[in-house]
Amino acid sequence: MKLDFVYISDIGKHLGQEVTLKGWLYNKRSSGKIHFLQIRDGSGIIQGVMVKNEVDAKTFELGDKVSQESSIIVKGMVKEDKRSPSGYELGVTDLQIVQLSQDYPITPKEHGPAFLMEHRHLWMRSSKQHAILRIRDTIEQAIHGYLHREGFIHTPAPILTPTSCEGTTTLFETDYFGEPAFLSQSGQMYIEATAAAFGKVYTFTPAFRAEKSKTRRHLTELWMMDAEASYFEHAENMQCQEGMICAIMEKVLNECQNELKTLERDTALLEKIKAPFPVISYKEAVRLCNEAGVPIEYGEDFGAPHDTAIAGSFDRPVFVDRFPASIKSFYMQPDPEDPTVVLGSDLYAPEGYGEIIGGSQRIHDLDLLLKKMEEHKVPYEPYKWYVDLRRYGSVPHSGFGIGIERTVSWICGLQHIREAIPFARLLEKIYP
RNA sequence: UCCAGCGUAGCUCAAUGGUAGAGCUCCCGGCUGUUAACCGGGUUGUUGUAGGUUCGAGCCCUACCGCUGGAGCCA
Repeated sequence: MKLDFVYISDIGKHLGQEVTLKGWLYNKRSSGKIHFLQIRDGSGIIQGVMVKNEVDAKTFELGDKVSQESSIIVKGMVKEDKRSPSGYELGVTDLQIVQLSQDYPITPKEHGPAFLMEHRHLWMRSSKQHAILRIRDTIEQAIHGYLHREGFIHTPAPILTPTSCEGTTTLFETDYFGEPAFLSQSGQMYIEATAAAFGKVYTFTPAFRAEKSKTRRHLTELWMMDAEASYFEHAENMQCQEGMICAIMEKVLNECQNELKTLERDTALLEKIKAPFPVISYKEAVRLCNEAGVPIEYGEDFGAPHDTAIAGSFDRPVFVDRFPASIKSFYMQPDPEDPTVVLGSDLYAPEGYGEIIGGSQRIHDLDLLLKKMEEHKVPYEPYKWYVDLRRYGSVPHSGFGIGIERTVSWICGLQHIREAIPFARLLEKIYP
């Protein structure tokens, strides 16, 4: 595609040439006869230098008048400059204001989180927020790339569902032509069906949780990537998760050094994320928590302090394996060596970022599934189609789901998950 | 839902129960290498809302609203 302007990310290809940039004024400093214009165009930021006796008076006056976040079209010579963080600078020869921005609310000084979230539509232009969302994109591309290389195909799962996939958590209810419908919490069960058709599949879906969770780790609308593979057993499932995390980390470290630098992220911690990841059993994790002074009884699920205690013992993600069947979903395959535990694992990110992946081998035996559904009081009728998968060519199969925002939070080193998604949906907050 | 903290200028915050302030934004002026530029000057208030105590309330009390963090639940 041929454009009449260039992007800042490509500026190095135009050294010594006069180019046109189309973007916005990020910030400005002025010293009487020189204006320093920080120009951003979404692909990057570059400093434009406008010298009074090198442009006509009208242009120089515009340079004085142009305000923060005004949309602008700038012409200039691309120069190398050691003082510039990117190595390049633009000797401005012409400036055109597309629209003059007035009283831009987000100033270069400090703001509180409530104010920034209220202006999220503008906040995402700021360099740190911009860096986070670019890293998010790279993470998503890494997942698509890894899974396709491994032979998975993308099969979408529905968002409007007639019933809950896992009855435990609260769902958002909506009206579907007079019948109740629910916003999906996971595409997992649907891709068990597509896995039986295509072998290896995955889906990116938003997941909705109407839980009254109000912490830095919870959203009511979050993105999940669920993968499912026919004939994969538990060990192969974990190997796939490990490979995917390593692929994500490799791509981010290769392609997002500038963004990580903007975020002041300690990349040495990320470089340690290499296979093999440690695997401990739920039982060992319980013992580890108690030894670390965070008491927990066998048979209880882990809370936030337990996550931290477990993950804090390792410098890379750790699998906690073989949870008690009583605290996990009905569809998880019991361990043949100890049927009180399931072939299901959670992957905990380091540095206290908590659980990012949950995965398991699924029950493929018809009678066992029906028995477990009865035990967990799961109604048959809405899940008839799901049971059908065990009637017509059932095979052992496994899958996992990764929480995208938690992964982004971890890799970016964020204090709060709300920054990991362009428009966070939080408890009782839906603006903007 | 529960626990804790907070609510003062557009923003970030000060102000022993006794005249409501600073920095930044913004506006004017100065400056040919600035990096959240700097220097000088200027504009900006129903102190979240309602009630109460008091000679006097931004400050104390009650209720409500909102925000922030956390718990439970969860990815």
